[in-house]
Amino acid sequence: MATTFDVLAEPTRRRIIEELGKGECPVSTLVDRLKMSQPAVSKQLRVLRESGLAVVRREGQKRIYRLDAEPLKELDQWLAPFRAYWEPHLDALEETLDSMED
Amino acid sequence: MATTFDVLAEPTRRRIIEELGKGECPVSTLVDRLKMSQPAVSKQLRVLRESGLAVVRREGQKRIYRLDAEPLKELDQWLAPFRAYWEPHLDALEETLDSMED
DNA sequence: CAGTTATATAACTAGTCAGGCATATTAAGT
DNA sequence: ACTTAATATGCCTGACTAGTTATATAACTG
Repeated sequence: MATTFDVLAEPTRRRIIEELGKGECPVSTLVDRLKMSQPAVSKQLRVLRESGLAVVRREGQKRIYRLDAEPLKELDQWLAPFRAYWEPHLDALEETLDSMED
Repeated sequence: MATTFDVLAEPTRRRIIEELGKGECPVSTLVDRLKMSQPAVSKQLRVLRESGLAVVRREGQKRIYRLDAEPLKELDQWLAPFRAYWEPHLDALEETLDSMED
């Protein structure tokens, strides 16, 4: 099973994620926008599904794909410790935020 | 040239990045910690160098590697729009932050 | 200089994977 | 039932790549 890192390494999959980020849509729309063969798109959609980044639902003969960004959290968390490198002020900021939570 | 996404897709390279995140160190230390062959480590270090995620300096016969997290910014920026999915309150929070900047 | 240490590079191999085409599946329309 | 539309799957091929072994490079040591 592909990790979120693996999934994002593929440019086509990133494109699809970006498109789904704009809103759910059927496969055909993605095929149009990406200007790729339908099987190629369906193949990447499968990867996205299996990695939890996309969910499908049927609607007539169409399959509507929707983004599930939850797995990106993992990536975000991995990234968190390094954020301090380019945003040295972040720590102080986050503390402020935490204290504001309620 | 490998993108930051490509670089992070490789578990070994993530490990190296994490290790370098703790502080700069020579190749031999990485070889020890990762329990991998020296050429394997050197090869990944080359990828990290060429993608801008690591910088080297000589120190005697040793090569000291240091993390340059700057390219991770790119990834962070790509991720930013999706953050709203799992942190719906983030927008409001960021506005608050922006207004506090000074 | 000879030997040793630290690291890089080259050549090879085995595994993976994206996209192409052909085909299967499933649903709608007539 | 037959045809068309929408999507998925299977097979193939070419490209890429991680790690291995062997070798090269470069710097210290005596």
